[in-house]
Amino acid sequence: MQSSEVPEVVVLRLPLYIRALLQLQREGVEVVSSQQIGERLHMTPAQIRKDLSYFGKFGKQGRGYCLRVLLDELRDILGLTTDWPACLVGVGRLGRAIINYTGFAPEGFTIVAAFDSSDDQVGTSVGEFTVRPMRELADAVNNMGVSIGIVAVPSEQAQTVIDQLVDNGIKGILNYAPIAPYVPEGIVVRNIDPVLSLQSMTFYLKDR
Amino acid sequence: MQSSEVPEVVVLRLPLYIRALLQLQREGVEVVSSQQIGERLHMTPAQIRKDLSYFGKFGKQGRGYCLRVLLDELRDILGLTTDWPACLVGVGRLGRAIINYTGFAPEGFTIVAAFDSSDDQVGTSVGEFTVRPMRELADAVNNMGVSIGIVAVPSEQAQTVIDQLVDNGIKGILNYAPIAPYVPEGIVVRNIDPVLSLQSMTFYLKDR
DNA sequence: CAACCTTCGTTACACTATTCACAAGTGGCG
DNA sequence: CGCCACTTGTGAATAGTGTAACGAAGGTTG
Repeated sequence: MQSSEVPEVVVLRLPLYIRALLQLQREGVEVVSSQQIGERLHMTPAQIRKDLSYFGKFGKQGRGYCLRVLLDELRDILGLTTDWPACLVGVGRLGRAIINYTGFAPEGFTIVAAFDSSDDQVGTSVGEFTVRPMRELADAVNNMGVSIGIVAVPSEQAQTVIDQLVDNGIKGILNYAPIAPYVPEGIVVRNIDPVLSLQSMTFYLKDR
Repeated sequence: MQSSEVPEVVVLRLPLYIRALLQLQREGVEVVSSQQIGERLHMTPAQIRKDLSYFGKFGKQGRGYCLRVLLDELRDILGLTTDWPACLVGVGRLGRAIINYTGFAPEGFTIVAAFDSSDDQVGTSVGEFTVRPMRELADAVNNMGVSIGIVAVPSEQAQTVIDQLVDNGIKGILNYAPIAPYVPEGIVVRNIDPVLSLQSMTFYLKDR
């Protein structure tokens, strides 16, 4: 259960397992084997069992896993039993798209405040939010329980914005800007960058 | 230069190097060391040199790399010297955001057609596009040189849409739907899923 | 032009990750 | 009630990645 002993690759896969289990649950499955999960995700059953073994024993030999139990365990391991309020920084085109994205809320990630560093944007309304100035960040962290910041500003401003987020106590950053941000030890960053994905894809497409 | 001998992790990093080089170029740098690139990306210089060594020798001992040359080489390796027209499938909220996203075109990825499987959407206009029915996919592939498909449909339809793309000759898929799609050998898939990123992030945030 | 500083490309090694293989346990069925 | 088919959890084997270290070479400076 010690984070430091669990390889990060393993942690990155756990959400996939949750996803597969939800799918199977919708199909009425109640007991599930590593084999079945593996089929959904195109992974070997051994890897799934190995990954789970970092956290405990959840299955029954000869039978498999009680889907309900495994799902709950995984959610607990990942800290998904509570909601995670998040704040958005940057309400340009991308930021607006993120606010309107319906995929976050059902998973417990709710955007509760929107900020922007540009004075033009501050005070305007975007969706249900009134855009707030960066200096009010501390309020979101202290009074709204926000520990995740979503960064959707132009790349030139991204590092500055991320510094501000960190200074104000944000612990996790979902970064949509195309940079490799510097953050101090202990801050978790996840980068979303479809262009990088495309650029590595073309390597495999180029000569045919 | 043989794709099969180059580990995929290495290919995934090459776009990062391009990005760092572009940054340095904007700052007027003309000769660059693996050390400098490493600083930008928070990586060890050794890793960068090792990665590059899979493709050839691009540097000068004691000096570093001519930025211009290295950049061109990397673009060539990744097949980024030509444009890559792409088609979008799904013009819901997410699809519309993708059409309006300004990050693709400057990197040579241009959306040239928009499709949707729902009759309600077909024929409507989205941005500069008139939404086309799935059965016209072959036209995009054959007459517009499209080999990349961007999938932005609800998860229930995603596998079907991906099958259709593959059947029509699409070779690379940028998938925004929260599934692990099945594709035949030789088709390249990249998944974009911010929820997965958040779900693995909370593991590290949960107890503090 | 020699001493020195720099940095590449590469090989050897340490570390991580994945797969294999099997003992141990489960439940169903004849 | 014993056999059989199944599936877990895990230690050992294999495969894959990242890092350190070093020889070779470029450039600079006194």
